[in-house]
Amino acid sequence: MKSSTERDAPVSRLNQIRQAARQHFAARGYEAASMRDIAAETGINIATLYFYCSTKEQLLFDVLQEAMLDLLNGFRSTLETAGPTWMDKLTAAIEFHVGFCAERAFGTTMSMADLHRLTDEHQAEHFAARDEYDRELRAVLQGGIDAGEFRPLDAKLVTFAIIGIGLSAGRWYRPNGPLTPKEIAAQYVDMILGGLTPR
Amino acid sequence: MKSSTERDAPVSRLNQIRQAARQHFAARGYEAASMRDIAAETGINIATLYFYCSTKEQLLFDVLQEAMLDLLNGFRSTLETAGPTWMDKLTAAIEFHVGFCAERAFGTTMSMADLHRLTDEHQAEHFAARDEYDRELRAVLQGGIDAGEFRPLDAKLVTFAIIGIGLSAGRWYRPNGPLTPKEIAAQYVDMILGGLTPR
DNA sequence: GTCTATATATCGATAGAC
DNA sequence: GTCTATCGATATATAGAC
Repeated sequence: MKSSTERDAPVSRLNQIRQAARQHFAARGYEAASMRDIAAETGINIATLYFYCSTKEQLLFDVLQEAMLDLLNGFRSTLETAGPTWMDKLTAAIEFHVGFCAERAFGTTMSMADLHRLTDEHQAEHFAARDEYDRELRAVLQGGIDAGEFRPLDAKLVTFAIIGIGLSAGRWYRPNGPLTPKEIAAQYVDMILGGLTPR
Repeated sequence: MKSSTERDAPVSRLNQIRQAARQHFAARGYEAASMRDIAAETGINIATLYFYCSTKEQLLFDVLQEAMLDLLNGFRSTLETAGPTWMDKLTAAIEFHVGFCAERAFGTTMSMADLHRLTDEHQAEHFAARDEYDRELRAVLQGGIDAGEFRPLDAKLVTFAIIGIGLSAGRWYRPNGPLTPKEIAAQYVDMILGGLTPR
């Protein structure tokens, strides 16, 4: 069985195209990135590009959904191997989220405007996956609050804050910067759990 | 003397145009928003639109910079009226930032891709203002850390986190939602200062 | 599978009448 | 100031030869 997220997948023409699409969509935005640019980056003619992709919108959806599902599956794997306490789980979740956003900027730097270029059906499917991620992260927070491990803050707002911190990191993080994704994530775990006020 | 940010400014044609531009740029993104759409929203012909605006890029810069300067000036006013301690100042800063992002989504929801459509000169001017805002917010955090009022976290990372939380709120906040911008800001002040772990 | 050539639409921007 | 009409460039997407 094959899947588009397989690690040792061959560098097929379609994978090359999607890689080029990710780069151009993230850097220029969906509208400004032309199919000619994506074809040129792949090293093929635009007509050849259309032999592999039905439409530009479908190409956007494919690369977006691939990133979204990698995020969701990675999150679930992370929780499975985390420690037993809610603090263990949340720590692992924040580390994963920030690390994912930093290392794979695409999919986390897409603007809402670009998401609205998807067809209604594709938009619904994408937001369904995104909402599921929100829900599962929020469940960790609510679980910890209910167990008394976390202060009784609004789990929904804290969820959005954590996601927002990750999205933000995906924008300013650079691989050659002074901090690794792991170090950034560790700082944010410390901040979110411990707060700024000394104990 | 007149300025474009004046409260009681008359609803001039130029102000109508900028209002329409803000809506379309924020909702569809810079590239997908056409000058014809903006003209139609204003209720004028596209040729009339060009009587008031030299280019589409200039229109983007004007509305972007207006929002950015309002953010920077509002931040400074907020700090002037805040209490004497660093916690007072940071509390006021977070409240202002989250409130501003929620109430004025435009300028805080623009994607990096759209900012890169600015000319090099306009881009430099916009990023200079943005960096100045980063710097002044960071100075509040560093001041509190140096004074021992805050734990010695990385002031730069915390600054980006606060900004990211605000940007995120600007995306999901809706005026008819269950929480007011003030209530949202209060929750985030509590979270950032106190953390999730009970004392 | 990959190309040249092109159909069709829409874009930003302008000329010129009124 | 506001309009009609249009220019030239570029976009997505396709037809058809090889």
